[in-house]
Amino acid sequence: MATAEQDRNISSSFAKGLAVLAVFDAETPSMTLAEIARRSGQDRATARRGALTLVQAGYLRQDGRMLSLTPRVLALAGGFLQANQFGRRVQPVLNRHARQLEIEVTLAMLDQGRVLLLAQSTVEHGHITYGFTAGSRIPLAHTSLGRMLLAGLPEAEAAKVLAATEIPRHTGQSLAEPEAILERVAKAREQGYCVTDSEFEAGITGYAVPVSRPGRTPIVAGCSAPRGSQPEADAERLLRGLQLCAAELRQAEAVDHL
Amino acid sequence: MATAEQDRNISSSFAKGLAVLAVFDAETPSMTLAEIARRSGQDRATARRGALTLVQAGYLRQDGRMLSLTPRVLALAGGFLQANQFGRRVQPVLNRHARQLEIEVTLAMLDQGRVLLLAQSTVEHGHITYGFTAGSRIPLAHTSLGRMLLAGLPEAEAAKVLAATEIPRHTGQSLAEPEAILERVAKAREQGYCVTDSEFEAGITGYAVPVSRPGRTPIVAGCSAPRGSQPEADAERLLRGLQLCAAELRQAEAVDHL
DNA sequence: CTACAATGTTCGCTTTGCGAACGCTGTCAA
DNA sequence: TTGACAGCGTTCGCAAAGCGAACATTGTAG
Repeated sequence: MATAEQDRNISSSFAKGLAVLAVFDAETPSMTLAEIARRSGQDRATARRGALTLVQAGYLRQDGRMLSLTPRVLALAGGFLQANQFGRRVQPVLNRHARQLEIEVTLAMLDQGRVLLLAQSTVEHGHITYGFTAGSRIPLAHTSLGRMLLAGLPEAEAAKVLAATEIPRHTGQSLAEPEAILERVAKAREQGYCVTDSEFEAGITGYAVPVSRPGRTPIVAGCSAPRGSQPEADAERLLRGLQLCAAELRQAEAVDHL
Repeated sequence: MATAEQDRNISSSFAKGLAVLAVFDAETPSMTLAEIARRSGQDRATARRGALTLVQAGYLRQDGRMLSLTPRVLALAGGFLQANQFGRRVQPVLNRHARQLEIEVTLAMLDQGRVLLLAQSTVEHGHITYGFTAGSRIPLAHTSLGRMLLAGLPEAEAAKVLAATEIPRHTGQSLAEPEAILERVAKAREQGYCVTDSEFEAGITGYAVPVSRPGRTPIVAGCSAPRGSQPEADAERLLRGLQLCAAELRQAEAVDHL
């Protein structure tokens, strides 16, 4: 029999079902069965069973032929957040620094070739809101968070991760060549911080610093703001604030075992 | 064969796997296989396959014999939060009112006999932090949020939900009798708000008001604070603030299709 | 050191769920 | 109007996936 070697310890039906759950993201909040099947690379019948099971378990809702996530998925994340004491150890620190800097501060890590936002402060101030929350995923190549995360990996691995990522063009200033991006990553690694300008959103500058200790799974903190009249002064002030925030998180051992 | 009727549209392996994922909550952040099996009511072998599949998919991490959630579960919640524009429509409103009231404001709904926190303001105030975040689940019977949620259900259904819930005793002042609790729920329904004192945490008073329109899935907003020197004045101020917050969320249609 | 209890892992037998095939619904051209 | 077609949701026979009793392994008490 030339059937592909199959691990008896893994439940393939379960894995396929999880893939169905995972296709729901920001771009496609509600989908038909056929769309789910296409996105998850499964047969329509398989996707259907997975989706119906999720409906029965209460994680999906069915409106006519459209399927969408229910709030119950939050409970899954809640388990993680409470287990790691995010509410006590992480969020208050982010909030305090955000208030002081008058800017939103975000904590992030790598996940499957994207930047996964772990937590975010929300300072109430007249500034723009990007609509991202904990659990949002943003591109790797053209954000300061993403490049700082890559800088936390060994050079070879960073290159590999980047190579496995598509590099879309968000703005006219987005770097297109992997080599150019890796150069910025190397620079970030040397400097211990990363600044990106207008590569993801035009006119917006992003700042990021490492939080995790070297060698560990990279975790970074960052923020972003419209480019002001004194770019250098802004950068210095914000990076200094982020460094303080990162140091405090490190000292509290808030992110050591992620 | 007298086997129980089995729906061919539902994947039982997938459902069992989901149950494994769902047992990870705040009280038990990391568990052994046997513990997972016990909690999910499954055979150890079945729980093992589910857990190993989750490890392979990156949702669980295995440290020796302990299993715990990885940050990837946040991405699942992120899909929901982004789809419903929580970052843009809900969070800023909560933050603004929280800042004004100088207290944390929480948005919540019912989920399986518990109160599921949907969002929480992240304001830097001098006060205590309870460590709850979006996705946290708290008891139904002895919190103002829970009682206000029950008040949003038809009376018969509220009684049914409460009957299906265990009523632990958190403090000496926790009401023990379902009838007494339902009385408070009825009062909350009449008044349009709910205040609870010292029934969940001693010395802490909780406040809640409805957000969803009558008849819809109940959604409520609430806050909690140590009992001050002027309970009536505090209550009036906070409830007024919560009502404004709720009205704003209603007008923005931020929570209509949950 | 032995007995015991509790946990993790294997493998034969049964059940589940895969996917080709089907029917249904909307769309376009003749 | 009618026919051909494309895309969708749903069914069912058969292969393979996974259930759980049994076994192996680890931890604990006497």
